[in-house]
Amino acid sequence: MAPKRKKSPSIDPQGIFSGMVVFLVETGVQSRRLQIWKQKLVQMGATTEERLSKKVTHVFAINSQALLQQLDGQLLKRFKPRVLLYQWLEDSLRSGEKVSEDQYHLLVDMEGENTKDKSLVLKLVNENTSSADELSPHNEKIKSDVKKFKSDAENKGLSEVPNSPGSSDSSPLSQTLTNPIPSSTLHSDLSLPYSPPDLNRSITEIFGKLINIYRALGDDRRSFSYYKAIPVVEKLPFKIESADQVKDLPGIGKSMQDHIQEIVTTGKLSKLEHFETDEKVRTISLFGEVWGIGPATALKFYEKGHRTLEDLKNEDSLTHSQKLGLKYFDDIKTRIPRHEVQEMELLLQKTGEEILPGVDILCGGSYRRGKASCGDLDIVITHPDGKSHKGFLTRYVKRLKDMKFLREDLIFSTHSEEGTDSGVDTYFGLCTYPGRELRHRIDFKVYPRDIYAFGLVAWTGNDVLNRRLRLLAESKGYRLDDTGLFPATQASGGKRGARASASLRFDNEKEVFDFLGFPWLEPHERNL
DNA sequence: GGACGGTCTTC
DNA sequence: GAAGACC
DNA sequence: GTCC
Repeated sequence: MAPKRKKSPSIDPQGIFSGMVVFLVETGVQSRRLQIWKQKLVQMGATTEERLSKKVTHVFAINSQALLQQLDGQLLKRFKPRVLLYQWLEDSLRSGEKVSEDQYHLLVDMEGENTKDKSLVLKLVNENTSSADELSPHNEKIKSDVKKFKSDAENKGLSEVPNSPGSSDSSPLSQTLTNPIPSSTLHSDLSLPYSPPDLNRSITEIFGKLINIYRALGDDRRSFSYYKAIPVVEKLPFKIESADQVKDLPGIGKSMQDHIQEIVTTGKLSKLEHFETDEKVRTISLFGEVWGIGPATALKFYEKGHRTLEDLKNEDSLTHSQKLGLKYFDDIKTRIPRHEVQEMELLLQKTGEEILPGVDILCGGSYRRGKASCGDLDIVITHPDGKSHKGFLTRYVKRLKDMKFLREDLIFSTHSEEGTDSGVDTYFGLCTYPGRELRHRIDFKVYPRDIYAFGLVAWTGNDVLNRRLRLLAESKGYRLDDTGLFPATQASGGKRGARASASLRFDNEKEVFDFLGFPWLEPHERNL
């Protein structure tokens, strides 16, 4: 079934900038900033003009020098727009309403000097990095879920020193799916971390715990509701002091308001405290960490009287996969340093090339998102010609087993081999870093290019931004999955092989950012 | 009060 | 075909 | 849990 897309971008015609027609002087402004401003203006009701005309009500510039460099003074005189410093925008955005323009008028005496101190302005601009707001509070229905909101180790192991996943702009997929750049591009350019305000962490932290708990209990729906609420709360530019301030936000209903109210007044959430001290909840959560054991089975074991992982080992109803999950429980939990993932990716690419020249093999997931360490390997495979991926996975897996890279299987299914069928081949298993016995989880997915239009692979290396990015994608009816792929559509609908809409295909990350209206960040700009 | 994913394994 | 689990 |  073709994807239902469309839906206007999240624009609020009644937003605070409603009615403004804006011309932005680009001189002296980082293009990223500019994008953010432009986007915010549009989202909050303004329209932007590419050239100065009589329609224009406001002109923004960083200083008068820049202004005159780009605009003819005569035109300004003729059209008489209000000429303001960008700082007005920033301050308005921060306060959530239009601030008085008084302080921000950019006086232009035709000679070009100006009262404001340029360096000061720049400094102010640098300071405020309240980032793009993607969503206005109403609008858009969420059309599809983001599954896999695993808040696994990625969230716990906060020690993120993300590297910059690299990506070149103009490359077709085959090149986009190349290796992340080594860590050298970092700290190239100064300060100005693109750091969104994060003023409500007390709330999002608690919600994060609830996500895990509800998921362990098998209540994925509820869990997902909290998952969705986090980026909404997270992007607020102010510290919440009362539930009133969130009552109209998307994804925040009655219960969430109550929770927020309790958190901001007492600093904690009794509901969470109860969960955390409940033996049953704790035990089920623990059992659920074993690969292959989910909420239902965990509960069953709990009711049978099992309380520890040792107890579980004596359980005779375990499946093969569950036994493996138990046996390698500690191994699997061990995180893999980034550089090792990189080496393994290289090895996998090399091996793949030997079997099928031209094949695209890439490590996605948290590695691609620039994490300093990864919980597992998430390997994405495709082939540029759209056909020769068929049958590849079987040979590939065999080869990797021969060389003792792959050790144990968890799931292995192939759909691409049977002629007309163009499903997704999947392999889940355990692998080892060469010369070591420690098991790591590894997934392979082979995507026929026509079914999955590929999106970005790197995300941003910054969790807060990533959540927003995903939320944004979702608000437009798309799904951005954990591996970093953008499935164009579901390959389902009765018969696999139904052709996906080709309307959604991105050849590089920038296209995806643009498509979503997310400000483009160079790789080195993505880290906090 | 129903929807909120797609796919594979196991029963 | 339903339940359970995983991404 | 939220949205419709």
